Amino acid sequence: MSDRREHLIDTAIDLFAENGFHATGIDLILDKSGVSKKTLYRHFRSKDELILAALKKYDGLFRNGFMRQVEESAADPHGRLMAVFDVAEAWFRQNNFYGCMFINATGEYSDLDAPIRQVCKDFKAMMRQFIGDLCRQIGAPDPDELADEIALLLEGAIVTAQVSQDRSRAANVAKTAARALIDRALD
Amino acid sequence: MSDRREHLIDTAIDLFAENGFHATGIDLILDKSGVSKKTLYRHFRSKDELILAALKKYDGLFRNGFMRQVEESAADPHGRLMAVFDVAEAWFRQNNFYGCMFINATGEYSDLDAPIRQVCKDFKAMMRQFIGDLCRQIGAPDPDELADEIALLLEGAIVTAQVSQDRSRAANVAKTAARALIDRALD
DNA sequence: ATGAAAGGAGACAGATTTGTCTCCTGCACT
DNA sequence: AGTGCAGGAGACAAATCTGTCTCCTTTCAT
Repeated sequence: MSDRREHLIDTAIDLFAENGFHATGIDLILDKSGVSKKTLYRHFRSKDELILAALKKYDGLFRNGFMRQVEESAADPHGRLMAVFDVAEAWFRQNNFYGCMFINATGEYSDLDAPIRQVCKDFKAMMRQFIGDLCRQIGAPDPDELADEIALLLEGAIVTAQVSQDRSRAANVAKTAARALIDRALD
Repeated sequence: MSDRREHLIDTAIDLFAENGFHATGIDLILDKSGVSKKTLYRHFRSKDELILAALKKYDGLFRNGFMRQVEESAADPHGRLMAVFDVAEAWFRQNNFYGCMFINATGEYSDLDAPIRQVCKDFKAMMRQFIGDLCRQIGAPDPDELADEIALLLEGAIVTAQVSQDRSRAANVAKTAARALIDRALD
């Protein structure tokens, strides 16, 4: 039905990811998507609503893609925890990797109560829970603590890959550290 | 001598940190600082140059403040490595904590060759080296590997404190994990 | 087939952006 | 005293941004 709405959001995701939110003008999104301004404002009340829609759709896309890849990489929970960092490395290596969209969005919107911030927070909570489930499945005595630690390593790898541009080293370091923390937790 | 130049940069640092770079207009910086537009453009060729100057000054300020606090917290290298996360926690708790300015800047400027990106990269390399020196001092067999891991935890704690707004939990988790990684490395 | 809705193209308004320029004030140095 | 420069205030230009509106075309369902 509203094919254009989705295409608009997809284009917005790409441009927001690459150039940021404030720096990406409506007109550029319209030009790249071939959608008219009228159509944009029929579907969204404002640019902020488009940003919110883009973040929410990207949330779903990323989550599904990431989890699916992890689950396809290994069947056992321990292997899946390790696979998290392999999938992350593959993500970092993509030529259109511009860091985590939600971290970047948080940096541009400082109002804690902004809906945009809530979406970012929710995304991170979701990733944290995915890791937490795996930690529970490997029988860690304190799965929440271990999950927090592994989630921290993942976040650190993402920003390090982005800022320091080492791409694959960050993921490998995080993986090694995660393995050590898991071994210690299971010991 | 050029007192106004410094005051301008200090004001810019605060505003860029809180509201981001693209979202912060020149006029706002001028209003808040009480400096005139003419003076700004006598000292800086463009807004980008002001951003660069702000990042460079903040680099120095943060580096000195952070390292000094760490060194005042403990005399031995092991204690200082732990103190890194205590100082980080105090930083996160500040009411004007808006995440790492360099991570935020990186999110807004995707061009890898931009001078802004270089400053961000250099800052992270500097922090990484500070941690690396401490790892070498505690006699870690592979200080570079350990330093990478600890640096990852620190980065992860920064973004988690910012995005997930847990403030002090992130720092404590990172500290616990760092201690475990250090113990394992020294074993 | 026909009418309603969706969409394209783009003019337009109003605000805001960066950056330049002019005019004036005040201070410092000789 | 006089000269020169740093700076304040702000007008101004040119571009850009968001959001509205008009006019016309396409599409689709009954």
